[in-house]
Amino acid sequence: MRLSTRSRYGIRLMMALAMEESSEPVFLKQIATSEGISEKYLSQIIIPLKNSGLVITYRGAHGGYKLSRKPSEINIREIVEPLEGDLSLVECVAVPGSCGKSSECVSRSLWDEMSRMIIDYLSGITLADLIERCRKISQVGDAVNYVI
Amino acid sequence: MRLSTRSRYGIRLMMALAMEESSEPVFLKQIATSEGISEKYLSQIIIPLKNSGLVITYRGAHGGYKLSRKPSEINIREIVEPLEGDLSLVECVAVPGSCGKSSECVSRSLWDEMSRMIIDYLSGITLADLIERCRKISQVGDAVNYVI
DNA sequence: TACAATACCTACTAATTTACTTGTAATTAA
DNA sequence: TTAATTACAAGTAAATTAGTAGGTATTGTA
Repeated sequence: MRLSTRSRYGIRLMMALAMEESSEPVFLKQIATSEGISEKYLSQIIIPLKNSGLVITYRGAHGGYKLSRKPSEINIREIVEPLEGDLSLVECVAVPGSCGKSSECVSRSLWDEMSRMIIDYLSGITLADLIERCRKISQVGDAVNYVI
Repeated sequence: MRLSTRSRYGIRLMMALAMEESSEPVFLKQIATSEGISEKYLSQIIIPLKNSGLVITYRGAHGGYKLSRKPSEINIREIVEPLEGDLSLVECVAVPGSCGKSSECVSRSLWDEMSRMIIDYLSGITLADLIERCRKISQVGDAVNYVI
């Protein structure tokens, strides 16, 4: 029940975009380098994020990516869900028909509650919250750069 | 981020043991048949549960399995953890050394909180709670047998 | 003691998923 | 026109999942 690297890299990617000061779009290459992640892999990961409307892309030379909204208006669920796929812990939570007994199933009620809890938790945290955490850590740790 | 069938079957297995009325041990074959799960597969699943001390086994003819404690004293985390392995969402939550930056990592704080939330949730629900849910569902649905 | 029923152990396997890599096409600023 | 960038499509090695298969050990009963 581990989170995929796609989701984790996706969050780091979005954090990197969120922490960009200038209004210019950011090259993926730049993020890939600073985060130490394969650019090609990142370019696959950013597609669902673009399709969900979280990032705006600029093609061609001097192209790049920008967030479509303010970090305070993007929550973590919005990032994780398109990357991870459906967030329910068991298929029958999302697709009741996938198991004949789902309407009367006790275990299902458990996974349903738990999936909901996870989704609510992720929905309640925004990119801005994460950046705020970064700031705090940086102050304490005396670090120059944020650590994502 | 789906739960494995091992965990799900494991819970159904433990529920079946918990709902056994007689004090005699239950054959795996019986549970396998009533739950529609391969007996061989169940026999693999029950081993970690035995090793964690949740079930007592009786070998030989008329052998079988019994819960080692009352259903009210067995929580779901205890069942899921040995079957699923470490429940943290990201390796670095359980093994900080697995990533150099873990002490200052913002994402990690997220996964740490979330893993804790999941574990706390599972710890708070016992087999007896699940049986109670079964009873309620059975009353409403007019069903003769519990549905796990 | 022999037998049948049970749990226990080890190994194998097909299918799926994961975490990428590789290659090429399309787009655009300079 | 060129170089830099995103976009798209395909392949792939390793790991994981969800089992199956087959034999061994133990024990109550006839």
